[in-house]
Parts: sequence; C-alpha cells; structure tokens
Amino acid sequence: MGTTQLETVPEPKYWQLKTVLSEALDSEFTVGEILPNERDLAARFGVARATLRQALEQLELEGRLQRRRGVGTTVAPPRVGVPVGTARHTWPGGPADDAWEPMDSALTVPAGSVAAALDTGRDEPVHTVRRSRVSHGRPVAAELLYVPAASVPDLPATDASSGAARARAVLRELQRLELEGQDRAVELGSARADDARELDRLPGAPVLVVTTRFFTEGRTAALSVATYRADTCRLTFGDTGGVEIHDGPEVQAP
Amino acid sequence: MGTTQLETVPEPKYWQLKTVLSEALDSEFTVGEILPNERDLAARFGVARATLRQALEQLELEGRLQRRRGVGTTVAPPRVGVPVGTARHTWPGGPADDAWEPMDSALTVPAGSVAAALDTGRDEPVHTVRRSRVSHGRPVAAELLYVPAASVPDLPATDASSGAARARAVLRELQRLELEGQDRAVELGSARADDARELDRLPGAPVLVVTTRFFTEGRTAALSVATYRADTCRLTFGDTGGVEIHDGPEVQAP
DNA sequence: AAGTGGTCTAGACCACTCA
DNA sequence: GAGTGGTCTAGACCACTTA
Repeated sequence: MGTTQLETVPEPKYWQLKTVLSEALDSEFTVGEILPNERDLAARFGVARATLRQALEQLELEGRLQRRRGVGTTVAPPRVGVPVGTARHTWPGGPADDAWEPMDSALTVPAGSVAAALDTGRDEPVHTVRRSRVSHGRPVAAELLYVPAASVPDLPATDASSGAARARAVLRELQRLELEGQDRAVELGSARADDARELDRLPGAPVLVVTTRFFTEGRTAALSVATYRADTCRLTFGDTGGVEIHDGPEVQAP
Repeated sequence: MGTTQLETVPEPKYWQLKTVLSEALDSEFTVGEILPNERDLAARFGVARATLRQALEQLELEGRLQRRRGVGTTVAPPRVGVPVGTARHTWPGGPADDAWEPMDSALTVPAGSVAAALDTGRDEPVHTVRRSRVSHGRPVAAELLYVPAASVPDLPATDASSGAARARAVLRELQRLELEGQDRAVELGSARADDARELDRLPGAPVLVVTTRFFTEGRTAALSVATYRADTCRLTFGDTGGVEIHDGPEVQAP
C-alpha cells in the first residue's frame, strides 16, 4: 500500500565482496601478486574475517585465487586446459598416453563399489595402479587404475620389482588386449587425504573426478578413477585444445 | 626425547564429523529422509554449529545431502548420469538433441570473453539463446548458446514472435550449416544469480560448466556455455550410460 | 619469532517454508 | 508463528612457512 518499496532483497555481503574483489583482480592485480592478508582485507572492507573468507573461498573455487597457509593469498594464473581422453580410444599407459607417470602398484581386493563397476566378484583380486599427472610443472591429477588380475593373466609374478616397475608391467600387459570401447563420467568430489597430499592441497579440496571404464570382449577390463584439481584445471575433450572463456587479469612476469 | 609421541596430527573436527556422518548416511538413513536440524546435530556431536555446517557443506558438495532453507536437510538420491555430447557431432537443437528446452532469445553484443571465443569482433551482434535442461523432473542445467548473426544470415526478421519461438528459429537456421567439428571443456564454477534461480539453488552454488564450440567452414559458428548442478549431476560422455562408483544408502521408497 | 591462512567457538539476526 | 537453514560477528587458538 503506501509503504515505500525498499531496495530488492539485499545480496549477502560475501557475494558483493566477491564481486568487488573479482573486479579488482581483473583491473588492479597481476598473476602471482600477493594480496593483503585476510585480517587487513577484512578491516579494509569493514567485515568480519569469516565473511571475507567466504568471498575468498568462492574466488579460489573459481580458480581466481590461490591460498597457502603460512604464505598468503596470490592471484592465480588462468586454468590450464588438460586434455582428457583422446579422440580415439586408447588403453592407459600406451604411447598416446604419455601424460601420466606410473607410481606404484599392488594386488588387493578393492572396495565393493569398485568391484561392482568392474563386474568382478567381491573377493576377486585386482591390481591397483597409482599414477600421477603433471602439467606445466604442477601436479594436476592423481589416478587409481583398477585392473582385475583376470585381465592380465600373463603378468610376470616378480613382486620383487619396485612399485613403479610393477605398475609399468601391469600397463604393458594391458596393451596386449584389444580395446573395444570406453565409458567416461565427470563429477565433482572432494579430495581424499592421500590424493590431497599428492595434489598439494588440503583434504576436502574440490576435485573433478573422471571415471573411465575400459571394455574388451564385452567385459570391463579396467577402471580408472582420476582426480583433478578443480581450482587449477579445465578438462578438455576432443581433438583440439579447448576453449578459454573466463575474463582474468593479464599474465605478466612477476 | 623421552616425550611420549602423541597421536599424529589430529584431523580437523569437521573432517572427522564428515566421516562419521557419511557412514551414518550409508547405514542408518534412506534416501529422502530428513536429518535432525543443525542445532540439534551440533549439540549431539558437541561442536559449534559452524563446525557442523562445514561438514554438511562437504557432504552436500559430494551430492550426499540436500539442504533447503526453511525446510531441512535431507538425504540426497544418487547423482543422475547426464549424457553430455553424443558420439557423433550434432548441432544444438537437432533431432538428437531433445534434452534441451529453448526458453528465450535475444540479439546482443556479448561480453568480450565470449566474443573472443567466437572469433567475432567486439561489436558484432550475436544471438543469445537460453535453453533449459530437465532430467527426471528436476532442472539440471541452464545454457547460454551464442550464435553470431553472421552464422544465421537467413533468419526471418520477425522479432514479434515470442521468446521461445524466436529461440527455435535460431536453432532451426543453425541446422542448415554443415557441422565440421566441436570442442568441449568442463570446469568448476559457481552459479550466477540467474542460473542459480533456474537451477533452484542459491547463487554461488557449485556448478560444472561445459563449454562447447561448434565449427563450420573453419569458423566458430556457435558457442554453448552450459551450467550443470554439480551436486546432483554426473556428466557422462560417450556411447553408453556411464559409471556408478560411489557407495551410498540404498534407494527406498519413503 | 613473526606472520600467514585454517579451524573453532558462542552467539545473534535474517530469509524462507509450512502448518 | 514456529522452525529451518543462511549470514554475520568478534574473538581465540592452531599449523604452517619463512626469515
């Protein structure tokens, strides 16, 4: 009735803050530059530190900032485009799959969910190969590759070899099968403690989980669960290099 | 050095809490069930509400929980596998692309980053088509499809038609071009206010941003930026339906 | 030792949904 | 109007990095 209509529902402070900071990052900062510390920033904007942190968290999630305990908050470089899956289907560890470094391997009985995806029995042994992916000198992904023992029956039984050598042997055996197809899914997850350590992040950090099933002779011959840093990676599919959409500060040498 | 070694560095409370809750969800709850409210849960575990919320946030990020203001926190159903991109390349809006519902369309000059990805000039007009994707009765994605006016020169100039009809007309014109290839990238983002409303989430909610470029005659004929709910969606690629990996509570009718 | 981000607390108020 | 999750505060202490 006669009441003056107030401004529409006010946006949360942390949301406005995020917008302000985002614009400042575009115009007033260069990649690698260190921001003022959180206490100073909060005081400057007249908000509690927790509120400021909510805004910083969002910006870090979007890959705009990088925060490191004991060091500070820096302006992040644009996300790196990481090719995931080549146009043609290939086994992990093959010549067209040189981005990954085999780390270790063990023969274990995996969790029930993995066994289900592999169509193996609950107690069937599975080779668990750990691989690591580095791009532009930074670790970007950690992978667990599950290969049922039945898929690589001719694997030499020399367990004495080192972990990486053993991993390579499993991958080598895998190449001998004929790959009939693969299946891929991407979803958001949070880093387990071991993956987090490998990715140089804290546990719970947001990651993109890429799950790939490899088929041969109608069976699932292998299952890959690859964990990519969501803050620094843009997963690209297909033949070319991918797309760059986001606005961001100009890259400039420190 | 006679000091007794304490337990290794204690994990954060919210992390332990998350683990405990996660196990409880698996064993003691069914999909759709309502959890006790945050104040009660915090009291029960002897932590501050903010700490409990940190654990709940993680579980929501992982798609295990769903929280709605004014209602409560419920156990989320397993993520739905959403097919993204068919095996063969197809234009948006074609017969093999029936998952999307055209909403609206307008002719504008897009942001510089979009213009750059389209290889259009800064001031070149672009049709911006808004589409919405629903799966299992729930909105899962919102898309902005950018089509340079130059890509659809024969578009009838009847701006009087309604938004959806205009959107359909643009898509129809697009089909007449010969699609030579496409380019796709997936990354983590946070929902803008308009996308959030369309996805029934709060602004800033985590989303998977799928960016696709469509090529014809060596040019970029269209650019799609699709925003998927990260909490409820698992993006699947390729021919088959995708993989289900996560453990979770059994689905059971309420 | 100093300075940083990370965790945690105890409380307050707000926006929203629903009976 | 009662009850829920969402926002915000002001402060404390901890873990980590660097000098």
